Amino acid sequence: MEKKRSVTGEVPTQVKNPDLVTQRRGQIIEAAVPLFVANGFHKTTTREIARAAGFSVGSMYEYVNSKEDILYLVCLSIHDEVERGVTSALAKAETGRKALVEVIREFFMVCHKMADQIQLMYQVTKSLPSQWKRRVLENEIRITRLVEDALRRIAVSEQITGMSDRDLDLAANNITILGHMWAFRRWYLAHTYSIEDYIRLQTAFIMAAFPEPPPD
Amino acid sequence: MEKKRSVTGEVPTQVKNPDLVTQRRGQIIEAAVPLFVANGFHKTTTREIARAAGFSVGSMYEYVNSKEDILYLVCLSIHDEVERGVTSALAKAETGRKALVEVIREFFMVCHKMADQIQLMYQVTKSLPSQWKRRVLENEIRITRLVEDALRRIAVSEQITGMSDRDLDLAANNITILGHMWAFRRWYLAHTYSIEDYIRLQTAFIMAAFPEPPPD
DNA sequence: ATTATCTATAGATCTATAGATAATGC
DNA sequence: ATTATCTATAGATCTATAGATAATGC
Repeated sequence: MEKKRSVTGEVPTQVKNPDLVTQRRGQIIEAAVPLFVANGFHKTTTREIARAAGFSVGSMYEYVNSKEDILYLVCLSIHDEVERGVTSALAKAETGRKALVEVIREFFMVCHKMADQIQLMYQVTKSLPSQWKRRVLENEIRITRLVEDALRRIAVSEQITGMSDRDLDLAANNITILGHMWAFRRWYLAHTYSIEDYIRLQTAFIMAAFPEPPPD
Repeated sequence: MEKKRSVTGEVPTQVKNPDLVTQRRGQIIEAAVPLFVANGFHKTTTREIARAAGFSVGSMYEYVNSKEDILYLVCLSIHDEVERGVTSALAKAETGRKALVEVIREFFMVCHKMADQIQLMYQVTKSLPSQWKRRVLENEIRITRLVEDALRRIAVSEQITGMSDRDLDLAANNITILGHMWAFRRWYLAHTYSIEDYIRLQTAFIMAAFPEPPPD
């Protein structure tokens, strides 16, 4: 069982008991995600979310101040789960080019597992109030940076000298987006590729950009 | 001046005069795009679109049957413009690896010019009625295939033998998505890269996946 | 006569809250 | 007494259309 982290993001609440806030917001998020995925944010009503969460609209509004608050909590929760997936993948510290291949695989598997949620993020970020949009985009950068840090460690240990900081930054963004691409182009790609095919072929594509180290 | 193509996509209308339909729908599209870009599809009202287009709500509904019709027309129009940009780029038929570099540049410049619209597409496709969503996704494939065909011609002429059909398909998708990435990650990338930097670095990244031809 | 346009609004939402009720803990 | 929950609805939309008016062409 995974430990549920509190994903509150400084959203105000009327309720005093913080554990209860965490629990109820967890219910709200779990109820909202499949509804947003199925019907989109705007076509999902607050009544539907409350019902799916198992309490009344009135109660739900004790835990959030607006429908956009719910969206923000959902975005935080998704990023939190992606980030945990990536972090745990990076913890399996192998070394050398093999490590890079492994990072790509693990990240792509996270994207595969969370494809619906990743696709949702692309659709809804726009609808967030501006200060929360900013936070969500910062989280997006932070996740990319996890990948970048992994690349950098590998580049150093492998003495891959051809890559500047910018090259590494861009490569991290590319790996991230090619993972996301599986999420939002599944409807097409899945006709031709299994996720295993996809990982294999994309790994080859990406690795070509990392020059082999000079022979000793 | 560009010739305006009729982008009607089989949307029914009450109005008999087809030229008038083309013209008025053009006005609707031009009015709707900036509103959707600024405020999103759902927060834009039909009144706002009608006002910006220069006629009444009642009149507008003679040319479309629903707000979703407007969204569909907007999507068709955006794809049409992207497709024309790509087609005209491919018409400058150079040969060899230089041609591939040129295709990438031209495609990325189209993405740069249409960044707002491309980002919009990612947000709204979900909100289309299902039969029109299908059409829009087919257009998306068709554009990717234009890039793929260019890759294939170049691969053949350059005797790049290491690339299978699938490799070419995937490479075309990758080029497409890396162009789109500029559109939806500008807010971050533009801090570090100008569009020229971006094109140069991404071109290097992509070209690495295309092995040099064997020496004669 | 036919076609295109307009005004005014029916009808159908949906979010968020006010005020009442139940549960909890001192 | 305090905290959490519920029911019922105020208030504010917004889409789409009905029916009236203006413009066009025979």
